Amino acid sequence: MQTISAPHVMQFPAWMARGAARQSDTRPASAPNEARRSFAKEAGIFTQGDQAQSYYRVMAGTVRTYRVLSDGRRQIDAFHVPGDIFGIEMGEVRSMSADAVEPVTLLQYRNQPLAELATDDPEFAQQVMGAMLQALERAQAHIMLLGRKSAVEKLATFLLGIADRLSGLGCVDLPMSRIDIADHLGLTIETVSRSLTQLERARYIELPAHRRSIILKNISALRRLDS
Amino acid sequence: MQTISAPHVMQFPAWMARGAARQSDTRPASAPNEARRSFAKEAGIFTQGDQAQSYYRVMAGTVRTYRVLSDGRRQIDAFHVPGDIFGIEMGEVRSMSADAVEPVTLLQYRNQPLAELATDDPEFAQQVMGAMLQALERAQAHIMLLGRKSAVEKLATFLLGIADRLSGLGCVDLPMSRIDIADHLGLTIETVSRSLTQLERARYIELPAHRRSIILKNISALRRLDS
DNA sequence: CGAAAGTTTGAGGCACTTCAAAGGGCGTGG
DNA sequence: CCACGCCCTTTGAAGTGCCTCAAACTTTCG
Repeated sequence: MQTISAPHVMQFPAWMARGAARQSDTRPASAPNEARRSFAKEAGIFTQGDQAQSYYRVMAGTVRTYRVLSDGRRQIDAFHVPGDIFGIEMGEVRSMSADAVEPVTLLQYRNQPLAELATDDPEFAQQVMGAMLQALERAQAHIMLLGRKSAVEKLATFLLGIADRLSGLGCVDLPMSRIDIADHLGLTIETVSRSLTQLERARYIELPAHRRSIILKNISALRRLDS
Repeated sequence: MQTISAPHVMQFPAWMARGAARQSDTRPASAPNEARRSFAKEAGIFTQGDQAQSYYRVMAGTVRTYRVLSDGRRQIDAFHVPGDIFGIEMGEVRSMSADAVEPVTLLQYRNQPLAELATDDPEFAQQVMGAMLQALERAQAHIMLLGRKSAVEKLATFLLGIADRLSGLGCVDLPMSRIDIADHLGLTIETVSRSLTQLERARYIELPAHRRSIILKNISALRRLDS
């Protein structure tokens, strides 16, 4: 049984606090707090360990965010497509890296105290909150995938999800390589390839020649694998 | 290459919207929006599919939140200990279940529009934001664990994390069973047990008789496994 | 057209699972 | 206080899904 002692003080991001000290706070308060930025394919957007001073909304392209262990093992926690917000951090330092899977256009937002944001632009504040909750929900679904699903089930779930977000079910043009998929699903590229072949042989999907687009032939069967 | 079409409209939780319709909104606006609730060991707090009308802060005890696949496979996404906030949902329906690992005391908060909360009690609004970000950060770390770590590494990471949160490093009194640990780490109970034995034989930990407390003997070695 | 990179396929190995049984703790009742 | 039974945990043995290593194939791009 837990002691009934005072609950730990809840941490919260320093930059959210009203009046938190920030460098380069010389911009006029009225200036739009956003900047358009573009990145080439495979370009880094930020890196584990960087100072976290802003977050982003994807306008075009696909971004991957990931962590790397000391020995090089990589885990991609999410792909971000147009409309998604990513890069909000708890601490002052990046816990993740991000880079462009394909050419990307982003809107960059400087971190800003929540109270200020809620006052200045309540609708946008809502969207930011919503983005955080959506990221959390997706992370939780991904935890289920990684912890308890087989390789084929992982692929089925992934294909349904990415198709839905990128193009609507039916056909996807995958922006990412097999390596990226493997590092997202906790598999090796060989297992990704074999599982796709397996889904193709079962007539659940079709793999056209250039290997980057995938046609979902039997969506209800894929959903069944998705449980 | 992505089309540069208008980004998807960002979803956000309906209950956050100012003026969102809510049932039973007859309570006076000034009433404290919190209620103390207690649950017995193994009691359910909410279930996948329920209406999500509130969230909780743990005062005492330990809570697990989890998803279950149609065939019964379970994945515990997190354990929540005193000070933690859990149960904030994106949609109107619970995507997770929660129950008490041991006797639990909670504070229950009704969902409330963000703008209202930010005005009424900005400090608490910060804490809620912080709780969401902390949950996200932990989920991301857990994704790395599930996707890329070996069984022994998973145990090392888990023990360091839970000890730190429950009692400070050195010694933990685990509130949860091996089954819970297995379903959290994406393993079977047998593998959990074998990995603990392995850590014990390496003199990294010690397992006293009653099997529920664990002494961390070699924290730096455990951290090395944690990468 | 040729080189390079990405993907698929094959063979063998290993980490973790599955199935099975034995070994404690703990509470109850004698 | 000890004996009994239940449940949780540990240990063992065999199986398997995914990984590793290796090579062939395909697509892309200079």
